[in-house]
Amino acid sequence: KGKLIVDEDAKLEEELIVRPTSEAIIWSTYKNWIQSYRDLPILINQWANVVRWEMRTRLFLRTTEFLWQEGHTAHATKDEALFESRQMLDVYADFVESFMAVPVIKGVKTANERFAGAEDTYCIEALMQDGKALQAGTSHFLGQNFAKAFDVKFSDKNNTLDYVWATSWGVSTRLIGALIMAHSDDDGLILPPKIAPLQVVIIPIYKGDEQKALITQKANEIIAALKQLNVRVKFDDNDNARPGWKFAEYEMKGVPVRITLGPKDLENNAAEIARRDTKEKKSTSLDNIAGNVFELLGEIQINMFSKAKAFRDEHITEVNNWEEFTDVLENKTGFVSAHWDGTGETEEKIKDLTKATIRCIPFDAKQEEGACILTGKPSAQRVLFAKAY
RNA sequence: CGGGUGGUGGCGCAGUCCGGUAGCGUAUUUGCAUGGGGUGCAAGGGGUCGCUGGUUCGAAUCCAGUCCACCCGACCA
Repeated sequence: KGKLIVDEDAKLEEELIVRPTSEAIIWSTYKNWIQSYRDLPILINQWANVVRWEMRTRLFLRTTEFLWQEGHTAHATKDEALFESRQMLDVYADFVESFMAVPVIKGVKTANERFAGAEDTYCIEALMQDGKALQAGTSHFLGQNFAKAFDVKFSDKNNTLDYVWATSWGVSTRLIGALIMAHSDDDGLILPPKIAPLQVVIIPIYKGDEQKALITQKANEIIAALKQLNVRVKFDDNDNARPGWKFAEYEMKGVPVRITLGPKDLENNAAEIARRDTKEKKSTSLDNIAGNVFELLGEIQINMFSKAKAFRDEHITEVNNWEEFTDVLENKTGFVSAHWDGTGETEEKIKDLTKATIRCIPFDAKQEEGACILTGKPSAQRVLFAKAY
């Protein structure tokens, strides 16, 4: 009595327990915590599993249940909240670009795509190798909307009451999908060194215990030197798998650098170094091999980003009419930079006709007079369209 | 919910149209060789053909029903 009863017909095979949307929890709590300007600013960060009742799921990118990180802040002034929301977008962008080696475009969402309750929704948009866009992170400037909805007021220095200013922002395990889809090739994963759990693998090649002992000794020296440089390294002397099998296995797992060490190498005081990103192999002297590998890891990190950025930049196409627009979407794919009349109706119509949505209005879009590709009405700047996940 | 495709050794598939004692690759087991790119040769083991019923001397195959999975769409701040 007075409790919820599960609808037997709607009962799931695997039951889920759902909570209210985060804002409801956070803001009803903030109401109790915030009285004075001295309580501000306030920031709560949490990692939580959330559920979206998607009719159609997609591994890593759109799953029913996923893990995400979300932050909620409250501020005394509008400027401070605005600054916070832009700062967090930069934090996400920096992480995705510098660590994941995935280039992103920073921008603002259109009203249609904006988070319900936000004044502005900012986003970072990445491009996958199949030409589809992926929203990799988001940050909202919430204005005073949630403060008003949950009645969260504070006294300023003059003892006058006002609603607080808010932001929220988040990224999710979708980033794992972005990492996989931005870099991998037909041989498997390619992980950027900065986030690769294993950065270097050493594969011995030998016949008999005598050779094995010699190679193991040399491998241990290399490992010690690499560890001095904080490189994450593994020596795979598993006798059940052959060298060729190991090569393929670690390539599939995306280990950035492989060092192969065999009798021929020892004779020449050398080792074979193979990099995963380009698949190049070359014989390198054992003198200062750890230092050289350390440098190579840095080079791979930069190369992966450059390669992804070159691909992304080649797939931003400026178009000036409807024919070009649909042609690029169908054949070339990627982002399409086009003029738009600024109305939600036009945006919706374009989506119905092409499945492409406005991914964002880039922060760095230059002001430029033009005509909307669909309606021909005047436009002040180009926006980025794409088919998205 | 609508449209499409499919369910056959662990995994990936052929066989189904045209009924006749279930096959290939891979994995696995054993032995020998091999070991610098997912080893080679030889010999083994492993299958209620999604499920139920029907037709037939005989069904993976034909018929009816049913369950499940995947893809496309609706959905997706």
